[in-house]
Amino acid sequence: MTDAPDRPPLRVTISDVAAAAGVSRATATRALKGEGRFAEQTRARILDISERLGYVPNTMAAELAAGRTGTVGLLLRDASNPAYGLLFSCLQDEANRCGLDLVTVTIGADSGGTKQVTALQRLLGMRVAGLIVATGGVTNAQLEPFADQVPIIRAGRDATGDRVHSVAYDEQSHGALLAAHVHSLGHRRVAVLATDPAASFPEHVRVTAMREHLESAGVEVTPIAVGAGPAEGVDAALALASAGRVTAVMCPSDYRQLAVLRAARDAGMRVPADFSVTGCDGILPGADLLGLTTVRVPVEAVARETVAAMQHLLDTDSDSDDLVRRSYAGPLVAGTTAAVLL
Amino acid sequence: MTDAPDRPPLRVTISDVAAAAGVSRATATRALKGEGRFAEQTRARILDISERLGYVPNTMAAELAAGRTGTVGLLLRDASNPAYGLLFSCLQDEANRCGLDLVTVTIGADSGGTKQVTALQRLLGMRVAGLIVATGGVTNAQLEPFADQVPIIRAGRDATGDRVHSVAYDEQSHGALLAAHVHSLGHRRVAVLATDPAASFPEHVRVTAMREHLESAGVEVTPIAVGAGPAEGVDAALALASAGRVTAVMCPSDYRQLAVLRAARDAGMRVPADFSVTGCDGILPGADLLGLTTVRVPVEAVARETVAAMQHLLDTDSDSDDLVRRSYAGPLVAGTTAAVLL
DNA sequence: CTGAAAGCGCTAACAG
DNA sequence: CTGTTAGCGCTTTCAG
Repeated sequence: MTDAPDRPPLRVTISDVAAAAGVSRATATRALKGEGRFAEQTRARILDISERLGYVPNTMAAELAAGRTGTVGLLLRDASNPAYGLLFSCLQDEANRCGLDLVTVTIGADSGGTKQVTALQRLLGMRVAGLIVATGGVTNAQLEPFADQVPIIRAGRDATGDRVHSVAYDEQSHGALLAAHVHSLGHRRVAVLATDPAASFPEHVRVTAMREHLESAGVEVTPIAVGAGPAEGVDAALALASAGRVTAVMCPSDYRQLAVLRAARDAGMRVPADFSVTGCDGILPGADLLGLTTVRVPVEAVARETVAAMQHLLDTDSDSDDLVRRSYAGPLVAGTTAAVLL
Repeated sequence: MTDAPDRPPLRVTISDVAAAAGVSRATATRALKGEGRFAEQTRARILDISERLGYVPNTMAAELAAGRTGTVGLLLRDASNPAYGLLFSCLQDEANRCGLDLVTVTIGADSGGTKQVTALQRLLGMRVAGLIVATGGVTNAQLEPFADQVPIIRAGRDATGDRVHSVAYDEQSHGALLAAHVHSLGHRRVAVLATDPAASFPEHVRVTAMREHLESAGVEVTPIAVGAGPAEGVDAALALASAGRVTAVMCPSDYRQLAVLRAARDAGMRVPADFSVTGCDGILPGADLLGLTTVRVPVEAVARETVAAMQHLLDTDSDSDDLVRRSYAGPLVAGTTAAVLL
């Protein structure tokens, strides 16, 4: 034996605590969680001992034995994007305001679909009580099979089918809001960065709404097809603008708006003097200083409602038939990157 | 083949799979994880059945039985701050590049110290194989007691003592780098937003380094004591600048730099014409467009080394005596908010 | 190659 | 009020 005899065992179990206190494991359990009946004095002693021993209850064993889990899982997208980072943060805040324990598993943005499934499995394997999905990387079809084992809520984007709940951003309104603004500024020839639905579905929805709104208002729209790369289509947009073919460039995200702004600066073009630009998100710290014209996505509201809905679903004994399907639109932020057409 | 006769049981266990395949649980286990010896044919059948049944292994039971955990816990700070969001993201990427499973627990920025401990307990309760701590909210003293049960690495800031490892930002260099830049620009009267160590220790370290460097170079430093609020001290700084008492304002974070920039704009003062401003972080998307003068914190390097170190600690059988204690400095980003003094 | 049996650490009825 | 007795779902020797 090379170990010091008086150092507490590497892993203190409830048996150790019970033994040291001269009671049975059951009593220790009850005292530790303050449930059931027990003598206040025994309890104090047990609490004291457990603390002295550095006892940390083994969650796995506890939940396995109890047959239920006190945590809800959060499947998250890459948090380097401030919009997701904020959503994450708000979700977490809401959750521990409501007394829900959240465990998060993320999948890097670059990973293929397989990784996302792995992450899903990991959460389900933990037998979480509920699941919040805040990533587009996992499809509704992949979620569907588990929807009757555990309540699943998609946060930030719509779900399809009738088993997976959702509390989403109203991206359609966002697109329309932006389009209305640009139109009201007098622009009649507009370029739109049209994201491929496979690259980013939310962006696609925004763009579609923009185009529809614009076109129905008689604006001439020039779509520029783009994929996931944030700088894609920027050159094309700039070319159109410098040729005078369009007076505004609408981007489906603030990241792309930044890219356009950057390119414009490098090309010596002035915004909004030479052409107007819009984006979408409004989360970037410093967006105000840049004067970004955008829509401020209602992260807080979505986070709040997601957690509230989860709590409701968890409380409701059986899966009642109310499918949660809400959506929220954020306000337009009229910045200085889009101006009245002279 | 008979399509699922009924809906599969709410919770498919390995016994269900074994029964359906006409084998014992032990065989099912082995086949599922491809370890041990078994007939390739049995295996195929078991795999097939488990898939058809929608079997998801119960992680808690598995790890409880196996006595070991395959996941490392990540204790995270509020991710609404892009710097932490990016660290989170990079850590996650690194981890699943290295085949480590990460589960994350976060504590809202507003929560008191109690919540942080709860989160710690939750992770320890899961019996994670290792722990990465990326928040200042939990002290070294709180970590210390668990350090010989599980390897603990602090990411982003220094650890003290000799049990907790750390892979940190070299905030001292960051401060010095910035100070040297401001000095080289010719500034000789500088205001510094001096963060209280209790509000943010990293900021405090940066500031201290700035002051030391500046003062030893003969620069007249005017410290402005600030707490956690991002806008604190901004008015005082502006007053000093507009009175001509200082020619530059150094902030210990880009958030504060933004606040100063905002205030300057509102007050009709121009940066850098009227006075120079610096920050620190360099993570903000769009920092380049704003021309922020800052240091780009080496998030990627820290994430990489943290995960590498964790992997090493996990592989090393016993706790060898090598305490990981590394730190990295990022490059200066000379923006347009700080200019040569005319 | 596969089955039987013994737990992992904890909780949840029941008895005492 | 407290101890006893079964397991939770899975892994893992150790026989067969």
